Amino acid sequence: MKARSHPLEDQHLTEQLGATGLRLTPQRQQVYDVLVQKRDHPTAEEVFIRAKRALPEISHATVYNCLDALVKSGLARQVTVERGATRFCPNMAEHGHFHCRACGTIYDVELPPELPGVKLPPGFKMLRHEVILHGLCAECARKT
Amino acid sequence: MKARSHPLEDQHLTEQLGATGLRLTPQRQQVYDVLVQKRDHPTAEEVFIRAKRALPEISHATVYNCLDALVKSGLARQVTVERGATRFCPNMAEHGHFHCRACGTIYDVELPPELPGVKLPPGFKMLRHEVILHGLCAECARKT
DNA sequence: CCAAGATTTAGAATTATTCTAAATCTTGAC
DNA sequence: GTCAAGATTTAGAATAATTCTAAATCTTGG
Repeated sequence: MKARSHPLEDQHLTEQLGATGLRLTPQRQQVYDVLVQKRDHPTAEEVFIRAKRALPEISHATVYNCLDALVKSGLARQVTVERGATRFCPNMAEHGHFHCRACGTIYDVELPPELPGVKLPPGFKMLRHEVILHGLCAECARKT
Repeated sequence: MKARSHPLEDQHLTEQLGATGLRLTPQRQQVYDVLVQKRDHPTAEEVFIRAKRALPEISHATVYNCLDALVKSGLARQVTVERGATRFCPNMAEHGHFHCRACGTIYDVELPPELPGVKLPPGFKMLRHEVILHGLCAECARKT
């Protein structure tokens, strides 16, 4: 596994992290790369395993720290579709997640541009929203 | 804490559980009561503590089993707004959850009747959906 | 009453995450 | 460049959340 180098992406990472008061480190870069290279919503543990291929010294705690740093900086999202390990997603565009209850796979799904008028109690400030769909993917639906 | 008795509710529980091949037991009834008595989206641990007031012998594993039984039978919903313990909600009406990132409180919020046209890949079957809003509740927004 | 199966229980085991303290790296002041 | 301050990483311990296990208990139909 070769270390990668994408100047434009690095600049983006540096900027986003910097805006949160954080630096771009090899570990954070690698963790981000892992997310981007295979967008299958891995758990922290899976990110750890994949990141180790390029950075064998990386530790568990660092992966958690890096993932938190990426989330805080708006470079990745946490996805919690069910009980169990949190998953991570580098797709920051507006989208929802479809969770197949049979095989467990999580798919990004397109959402209509606006979450239609949700009535919040007065004074409440919404910062972001998350839409999770549960069901069966095509393959698992066929098997039923 | 007195054991409660609501014949109509019991019938509902018996029917819903029965349809899933499960029985209504004192433990399941009590766990359900805990959810209904204080609809603050407690964790399994909190349910355990509250259920113990009426059933001091109840065990951890039983609370998890009961909660799973209720969820499977359509009597309660799991709510996972963030990393950490799953929460439970006996409100089966269509609604979303607002999570205050400052105080952690989860509020039920009204949703428009229809989740507007989500485009799923062909063959995918949606069974349910979950909308989670993150932000600041009125009180925490004021303090900022 | 009895056997089969469902349910509960205590506690062990596992999984997921966070914490801790020491080592290493990076940066800005000089 | 050198140095101190602060940020980051590390291994491993600790904690939190959940699941598993095997034995005991309950429930039901025959």
